[in-house]
Amino acid sequence: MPELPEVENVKIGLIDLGSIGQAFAKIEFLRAGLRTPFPKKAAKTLEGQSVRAIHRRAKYLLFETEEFYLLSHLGMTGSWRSDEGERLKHDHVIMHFRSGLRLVFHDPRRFGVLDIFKKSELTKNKWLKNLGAEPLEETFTGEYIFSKSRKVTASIKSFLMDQRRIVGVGNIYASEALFCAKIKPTRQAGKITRDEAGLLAGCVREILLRAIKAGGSTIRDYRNSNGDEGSFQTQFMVYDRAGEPCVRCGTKLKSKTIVGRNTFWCPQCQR
DNA sequence: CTCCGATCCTGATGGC
DNA sequence: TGCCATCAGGATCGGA
Repeated sequence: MPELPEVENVKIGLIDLGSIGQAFAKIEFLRAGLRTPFPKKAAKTLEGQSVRAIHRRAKYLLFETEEFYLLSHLGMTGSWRSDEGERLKHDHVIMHFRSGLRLVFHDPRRFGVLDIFKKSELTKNKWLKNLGAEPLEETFTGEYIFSKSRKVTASIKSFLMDQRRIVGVGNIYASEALFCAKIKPTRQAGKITRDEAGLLAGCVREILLRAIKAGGSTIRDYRNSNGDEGSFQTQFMVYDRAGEPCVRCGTKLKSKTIVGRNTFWCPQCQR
């Protein structure tokens, strides 16, 4: 479900719900874990700590307290919502705050992750330590893409989705950014020119920013924490549009599986 | 080391 | 209507 724009909107939604300043009463776990076991012991030490800020790093949400970070990854189908009382199938975690606010983590496919660690361990944390550049930060440039890709024989599509190189770009935005940059997704990453890398960096940033503004993309079940759907899916140029005419040139859009993920492009515009 | 397929899990969808 | 295969916004693991 969630790539960078969706996670960014979940973060905004959680802040809108009034999470900042809230003191933890307890964290209730409704099963043993998701992709990994829940940090039940650490959750006890979190009690009494207050949420100072909520950050996004890559596709991870970070709830910052005085001494800890609580890390949440949404996997494919994870979502946070304010608990209005009804218990849904696939609700797995409930954060109880002293004010009475409760946040519920819901995740049918259970690919999500929850972790808690000391603030001093931020750079050592197993989920965060190998992450690449944030595409919305200054360090992410055409030169960064160019230099990091020189020895890569895999496709530019898989390069874009590799979180050790660039974070936050998933299957939708990889196809959209490559269309924007007029680069065929099957191209070998190491053979992208310096000019193309520059174009691609700008496209990744532009697509992600536009998607954030649109509230993310809702294809099936994505909702931000206010229950709102995103609308960027109405602006897709290629994703999920195989067989339809290219908006730029009218050529029939193609699709095929690249490293296990369905990929969409215009065979005429993208080279 | 790099690359890619298999894998985790549930639910929606489409073909027969 | 029912059954089965396929696919889905992610990321890790292990074999080649």
